[in-house]
Amino acid sequence: MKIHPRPTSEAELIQRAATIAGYSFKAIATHIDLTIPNDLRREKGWVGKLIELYLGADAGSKAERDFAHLGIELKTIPINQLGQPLETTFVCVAPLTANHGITWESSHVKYKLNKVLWIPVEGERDIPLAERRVGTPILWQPSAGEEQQLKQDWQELMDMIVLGQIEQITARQGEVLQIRPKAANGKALTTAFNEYGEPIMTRPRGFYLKKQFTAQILNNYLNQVTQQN
DNA sequence: TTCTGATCATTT
DNA sequence: AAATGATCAGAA
Repeated sequence: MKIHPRPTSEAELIQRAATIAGYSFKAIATHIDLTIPNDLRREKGWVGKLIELYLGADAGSKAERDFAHLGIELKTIPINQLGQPLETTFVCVAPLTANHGITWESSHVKYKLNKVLWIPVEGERDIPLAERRVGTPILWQPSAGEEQQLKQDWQELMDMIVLGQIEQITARQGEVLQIRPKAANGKALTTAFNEYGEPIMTRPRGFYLKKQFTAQILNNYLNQVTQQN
């Protein structure tokens, strides 16, 4: 497995991402000498790792952005043939304890989403993994309106957590941001608090962007491109 | 067919 | 256990 050097500038990162647009996973995996699984059932993060390695993201599972020195978070997003997202997008773990005094401004969600390099990838399961292709990269920063939507959902969900209503939170809540389980399995437990302030054990949760929201991001980009022509 | 809740691999 | 990378798959 070959490791690429990390890009030294935003322009270099985008340039490098643009060079793999249109290429298959097989071509990229061959280039960095990474073996391709038959499917993603047992390696759900494989595509993310593939793109990370190629683009030279900071390796490992640190609680940092992928390109910390550039302030950029990398996200691959599986899309169908119409360019629509097939999955929600994980943002970060939801803080179930030690969350008093956290504001939207100081939240991990805002930090992570400050600047994102989206890499659309073909994700339909009838396409063999090796044949799926990478799309055009999109560097995104939330607009004022998008940030307002995120902030509103975040506030509503965090209020429930702080009030000890974690077990009442459902993925149906939130216009653009939702909370769902995020764990190795159902046996993984972490501490939270109930409505009486008593500690309880519950499944770890994560913040996810709903598909409708990421679809808008991708779509806005398409509109920009078509307006230039 | 869509979406929520569950799950997989790896590293620290 | 918690963080990284996410998608799977049964229920609705």
